[in-house]
Amino acid sequence: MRQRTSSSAQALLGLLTIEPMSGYDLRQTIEASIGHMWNESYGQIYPNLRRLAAAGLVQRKTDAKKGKRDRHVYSITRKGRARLAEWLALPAQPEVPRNEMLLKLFFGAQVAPEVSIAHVERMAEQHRAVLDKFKRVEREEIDQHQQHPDAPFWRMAVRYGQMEMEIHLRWAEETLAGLRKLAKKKRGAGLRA
Amino acid sequence: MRQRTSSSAQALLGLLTIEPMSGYDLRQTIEASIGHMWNESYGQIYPNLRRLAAAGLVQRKTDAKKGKRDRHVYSITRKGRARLAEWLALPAQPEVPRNEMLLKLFFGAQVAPEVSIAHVERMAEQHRAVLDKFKRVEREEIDQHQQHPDAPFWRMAVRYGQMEMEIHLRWAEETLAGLRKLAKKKRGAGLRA
DNA sequence: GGGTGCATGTAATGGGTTACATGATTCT
DNA sequence: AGAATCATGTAACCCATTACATGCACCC
Repeated sequence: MRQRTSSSAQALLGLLTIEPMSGYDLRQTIEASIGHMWNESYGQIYPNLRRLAAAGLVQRKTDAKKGKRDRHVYSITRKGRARLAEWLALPAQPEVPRNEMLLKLFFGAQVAPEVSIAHVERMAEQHRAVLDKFKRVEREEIDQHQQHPDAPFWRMAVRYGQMEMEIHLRWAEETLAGLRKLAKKKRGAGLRA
Repeated sequence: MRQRTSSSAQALLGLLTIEPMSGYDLRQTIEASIGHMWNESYGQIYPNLRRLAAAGLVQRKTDAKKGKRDRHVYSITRKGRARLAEWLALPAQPEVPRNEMLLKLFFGAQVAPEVSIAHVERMAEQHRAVLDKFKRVEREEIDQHQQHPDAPFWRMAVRYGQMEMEIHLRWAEETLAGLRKLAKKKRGAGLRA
């Protein structure tokens, strides 16, 4: 048997320990809270929920509201909790790095410095927005649930993201300064030529 | 027609601006230099080189050494350079986050604190090794080629990795302290119970 | 003789996103 | 009337890793 490398199903299982949710809710929760460390699309969520239900790791209840479309709410079973705990104990496999922005900067000598500057500026803008979101999440989602047993772990995870974004922004500043110096030098050389 | 979102081919094109290389060389170079920001397996490299050659973006030369197996050395063409420059100008698409270690920490309340501690320690160990590698790369690959037009960009990219690893290590320290405190508290509660 | 490194490639498999299909309700 | 949001799901496609196949040279 081949080892399953995917953690999509386990991520869903984990989220369902917080509270029972529908596929739609799961997507919403991911976007709002763990979007920066984990992503999951509907095309993964729905089939996985079906499989989890078939394996008895989650239980599906159909919430029929008159007029409205049926909602399928899933809750984790004891068996599901056990499976989750097993997976949690396994060492995490490291991410495969695929940072397109860095790669483009790496080949920056092939294009005008302005191109690289634009890449770094765009990235800084995005990361500034993400940092703001983290701060909001910490205030609104975590500080609100001080007594919740999950809260300390949520805070640690968010802190990771915050620190990372802050250092990226520092790097961006440094790098932009360097790139602008390079651009000036190049313009000077161009005029002299 | 559907737009190709993959940047694998362009990454190879970029590497071939440094010098002509074989598929094997490319893999080796990736591992040694840009492995932390980009990864590419043989299963991607060889088919992509074939396609690039068919499109006239690279040129293949067979290097037949007597006795030894043939080496296929690829060099980038002017057309290839033009294509690379086009791609470099395009905004980079952000990474899809999939940090399994963070995800597991996020669900840390479901398991003993020791499990989370082990995750963070393992990660710190790995990142310490990567940081060392970055420092080595900076010394051995970049400082050696001061006058190379690519050098400033290489340095910026490596610096990104260094800063990131350093901040992760700082986070790991902080987090381990927090986790150990949690573990102690939990043991205390367990004894009282 | 067997392991390791150089070297090229393909096939199987799996993982994941995007686009599509459907449809009700609510807001503008 | 039409856009946005809630809501569920499937199919097509693409991307990427892994395992496998092959084979020479060199060293122990």
